[in-house]
Amino acid sequence: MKYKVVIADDHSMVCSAFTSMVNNFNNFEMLYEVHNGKQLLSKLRFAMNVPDLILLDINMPEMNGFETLKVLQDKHPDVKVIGLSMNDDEASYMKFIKLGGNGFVSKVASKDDLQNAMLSVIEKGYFYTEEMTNALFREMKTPKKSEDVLISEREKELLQWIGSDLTYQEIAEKMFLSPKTIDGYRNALFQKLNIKSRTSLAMYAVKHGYYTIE
Amino acid sequence: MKYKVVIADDHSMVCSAFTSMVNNFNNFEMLYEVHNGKQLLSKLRFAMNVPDLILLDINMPEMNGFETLKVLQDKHPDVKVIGLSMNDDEASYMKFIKLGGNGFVSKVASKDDLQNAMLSVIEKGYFYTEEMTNALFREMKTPKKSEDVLISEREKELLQWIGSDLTYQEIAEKMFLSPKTIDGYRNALFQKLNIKSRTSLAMYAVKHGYYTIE
DNA sequence: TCACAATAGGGGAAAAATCCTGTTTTTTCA
DNA sequence: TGAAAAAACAGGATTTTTCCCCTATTGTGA
Repeated sequence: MKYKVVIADDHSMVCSAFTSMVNNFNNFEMLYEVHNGKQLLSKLRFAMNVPDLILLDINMPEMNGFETLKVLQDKHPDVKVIGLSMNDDEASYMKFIKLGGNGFVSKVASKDDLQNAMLSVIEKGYFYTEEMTNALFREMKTPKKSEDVLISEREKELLQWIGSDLTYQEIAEKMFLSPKTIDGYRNALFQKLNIKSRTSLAMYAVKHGYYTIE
Repeated sequence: MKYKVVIADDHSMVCSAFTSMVNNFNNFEMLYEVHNGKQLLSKLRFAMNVPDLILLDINMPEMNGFETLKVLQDKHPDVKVIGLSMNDDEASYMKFIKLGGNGFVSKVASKDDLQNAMLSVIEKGYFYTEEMTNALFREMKTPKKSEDVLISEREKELLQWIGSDLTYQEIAEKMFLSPKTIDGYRNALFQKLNIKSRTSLAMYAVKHGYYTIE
């Protein structure tokens, strides 16, 4: 009996490619592919679609990896989740792990790394690289304050527009709000994230999967 | 006899995944994987490493797809090349085709699309989607002189700061230039890239590797 | 000599950002 | 359940930054 796996990644070619790869692993088989968080959650409504393990890209449109993970924790706490990311920056995997992800693998890691991660997650319930463990310990010792940046739904919506070259005025129209309200969200984000320009906000949005370049 | 394929993509997991996928195709086999243009070119110095077809990601460190393609045209004009990209924007595939690439496939395309593209390139020497053909015709009719996106060294330097939350004034200080000069570079970039806001410029910088988030 | 890249200035309009203030829902919880 | 707190929403006024026109001076290389 093979473990059932699902992949969520917006690039369908990357999905198929992962499917072929995973199907070559001894103990795993790919159940199906989805291209964003929403699709995943709607598939999971049927018990037969619930896998043992989900490979979850964190940069997806519609519903990114973090948001999806939050819902998964709630609705399918028994399903293991491994985060996938193009850029293996510390902030991403720390966030993913803190949200309860079982493991995290950068796409620059090797095929074997993935298989090890998958086995480890299935058998032990987690997979952390040494680097991640170190980062976790480091953070334990230095009880970093703030962090837990809570971004409201409306603010997230703004983040989905922030990387475009629409003005705030135009974004306000898209969101059916007054420019003044957008002003407020922006200022709230500036304060929460401790930054002071739209450009930085756009960078944040990209990094955390709210805005996808092209 | 199967056609020999090579993949160049900086994400080694994506590479392995593509390998598994391509090896499942009837008429193709993956010869090896490389992670940037330089690696590819050095492998190709040995005749036994020369494939029939190269899958070339255009976003790579060290030596990106465009630069690599230029060299390939010169050294291995008989090897077919299909461009791969995360983002299937017109500018990218037009540039790739104009540089002499045999085909271009977005990673959001399907597995079958890739196989078709590969077969078409091997058999007919090219693969263009309807969209690309249209764009080519459109450009023929409107002899757009745009493209030639040649970014000067100084402009590239600016791109390395553009994603920060420094103001242009502050960037000018960092670069030991007058703010007015920065103004000029920015305007030049706006025109060359056909965009109109710092935010978009920052997105461009990230997308093309001039600015790295965190 | 001609062109063109790099540099930089003036002036002004538009957008972004920073202070205020206020109303209306929604949530919370004693 | 009813009052208080927290959010979502929006306006005014102002300053700073961005963006868009111009023009002009160097130096360099075909």
